[in-house]
Formats: sequence, structure tokens, C-alpha cells
Amino acid sequence: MSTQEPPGTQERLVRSTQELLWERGYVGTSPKAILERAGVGQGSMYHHFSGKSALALAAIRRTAEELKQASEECLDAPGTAYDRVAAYLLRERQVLRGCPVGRMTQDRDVVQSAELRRPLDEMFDWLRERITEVLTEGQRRGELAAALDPAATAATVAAVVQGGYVLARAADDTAPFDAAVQGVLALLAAQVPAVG
Amino acid sequence: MSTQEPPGTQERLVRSTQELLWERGYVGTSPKAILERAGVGQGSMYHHFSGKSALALAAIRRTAEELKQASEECLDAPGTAYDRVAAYLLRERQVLRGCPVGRMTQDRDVVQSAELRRPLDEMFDWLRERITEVLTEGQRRGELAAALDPAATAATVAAVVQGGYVLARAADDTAPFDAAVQGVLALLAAQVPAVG
DNA sequence: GTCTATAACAAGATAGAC
DNA sequence: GTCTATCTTGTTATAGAC
Repeated sequence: MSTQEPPGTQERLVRSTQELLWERGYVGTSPKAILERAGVGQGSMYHHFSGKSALALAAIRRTAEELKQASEECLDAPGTAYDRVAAYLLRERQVLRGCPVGRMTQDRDVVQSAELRRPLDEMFDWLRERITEVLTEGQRRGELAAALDPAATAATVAAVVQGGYVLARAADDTAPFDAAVQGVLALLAAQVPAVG
Repeated sequence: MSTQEPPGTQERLVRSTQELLWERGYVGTSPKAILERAGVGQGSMYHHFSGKSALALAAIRRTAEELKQASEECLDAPGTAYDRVAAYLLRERQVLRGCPVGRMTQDRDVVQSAELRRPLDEMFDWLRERITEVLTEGQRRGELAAALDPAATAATVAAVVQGGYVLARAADDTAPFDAAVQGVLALLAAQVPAVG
């Protein structure tokens, strides 16, 4: 397992598609560009996949799964609920590139296809649910005010990250992302009962 | 002023482009689609505008200006700082269509063009600045805790809206948007000093 | 499995008539 | 100012050789 064989043709196609979907979106990504980046001919692509949308589906599923695992590493860490949510909010990101999953929600062809949208839906649904669990657990332990609504707050946390990307890309500067994260962290810190 | 003459060719072109950019983004919008929606021939478009990007620039500027005015109506209203920010967060939106300005930040060709990105930058910069002013004013009046960081909180508020759109479109459901808004409103309400 | 050739159509812009 | 060709290039897919 995980012996480092060089990736096969199919694998290279999926990885190239992941990169291009992140950079250019679904509409902006042509099969030709995928083939050039993967270094394979057109015949190979249509042998392994029925077309652009099938390849995009494989790539989107992969990207969503990778993002889920990276997020779970932060949210599953030891520490208080605040610490774990802070770890998620502060995890290393390529902010100006935007979110590889969130980006897809702005693509008409993706959102209008039930199949292509499903991985996005599942990923964000899982994320909100997982943050809700962490916050609920924090309340049980007395780390967070009982008045806090875990589900609503979880949606806020997820939205701050996705919206932070938008503000940062508009400004061509990561500062608005960092400010938005600091803002929600400060609001959340105020929900932590004072010690003693 | 504002006598209801039917819109001229140039005006129809700009409005059609605004609609299409919102629906399909820059890459997904073809001159042909614009012409068909505006009901004019190709010659008219290239007479009034040098090409697709010039027309997009006019449309983006218009959309940003319209959104700025709609936001200002909420933030300029009478009431406490909390009320005014709440009015902005709760203002009527076509959530599943996404933000017509924020949407553009996911378009490679837009973000990479200094000219096309500028209206987005100015709009969001103004928005954060304006919310910062409202929050600062609230602090001066004793309506909000002095410990609150107005600029960071303003970025959070703007990000929640933009991120809410992303979550809602992923879910094909406005619920995550509403939850994110309710979450940040509750966190903000906790910053309002108790009366008496 | 992988390649090149080719087809059918759309994008984006230009030319020139009216 | 507006219209209809026309041009060049790119997109997406298929065909058939190797």
C-alpha cells in the first residue's frame, strides 16, 4: 500500500482535472487543457471516461474527500471546542486561490447537475454537522455558554471561511480573510465562560 | 429626469450583460448570448463597446454600484448599530442565485484583470468600511461592548453573507444561509450590554 | 490502451453593405 | 447606428489506425 509507483494515466487525468477545476472552474476547463497538463492524448481520456463531466465528477469527489479529511484533522484534535474550531479556522490555506470545493458552487453547469453538485452538498453538510458536534460537546463540558445555538454557529463558522475567500480574492489580498476569521474567533471567545 | 423612455441599445446591452454575468459568470457568457438577450445585432455591440471585456466592465461597475446603494439603505437606517447590521444581514436576497458581485471573484479572467477586479475591490472595501463605521458608532453610544474589534467584526459580517451564498448554493437550499446569518446575529447580540 | 485525424459546432472579432 | 456575412480559433466528441 502507498508504495510510490508513478501515477497511471487515469490518475494523472483526475489530478490534472482537480487542478484545472480549482484554477478555472468547470466552464473554463477544456478537455484539451486537461490532456496537455496530464501529458496524454485525447484517445486515453475518452477510453477511461465518457467525457468532460464524468472526469469532472471523479475530480470533484476526490477534492471534496481530501478537504473533508484535512478539516477532520483540525476538528478531531484534542483541546477545547474553541481550540478545535480555531484550528479549523486558522489552518493553512492558499487563500487567494479560493476554496477548491466552494469554487464549484459558482459554476452553473455544476450546480444544475444533481450528480456534480452532490459531492459539494455532502462535504459542506458534513462540515456543518461536524462543527455542530464539536460546539455541542463544548457546551456539555461547560466550555461554551449554554445559550449558544450550535447548528447556527457552525453555519456561521463555515460561511466565514467561504466568504473570507471571496473578500480576499476581490481585494487580491489575504487580509480580509484573516480579519473575518479573527472577528468570528473573538465573538466565539466571548462565549467561553470566564474561569474562576 | 427618470422619465420612462424605453432603454436604448447601449442600455439594453449593459443590462443583458449584468444578467448573464450573474447567471453564468464572465467565462460562461458569450457575446452571442448577450446580443440575443438584448435583441440587437452584433454590429451594434461592437459599435458601442470595443468587445466583451469592455461591456463586462460597464456591467460590473453598474452591478457593484447598485449593490452598494442597496446596502447603504440598510446601514444608513435609523436604530442601534445592531439593528442596522441586522437589517443588512436580513435584507431580501435571491440567495440561490448568489451574489452578483461576489460571484465575479470566482472568475479567473475577472480577478486577473486589474480593471475588471477594481469595482469588486472597491465595493467590498466600501462595505467593510461602512459596517466598521456603524459598529464604531455603536460602541461610542454604549450599544456595543468596548472590547469588540469593529474592523474584524465588519469583515466577519461581510464574509458570512458571501459564504452563506456558497453554502446555500451547494445545498440548493437557502437554509444554510439563514442559519449562518442567525448565528452571527446571536454572537453579535451577546456584545450588546444588558439594559439596566 | 494510446495515438492522430477529423468533424460539427460555438466563441470572439472584423468587414462592409445599408 | 445597425445589420448580415465572413474569418480564425477553440471546444467537445468520434473514427479508426497502431
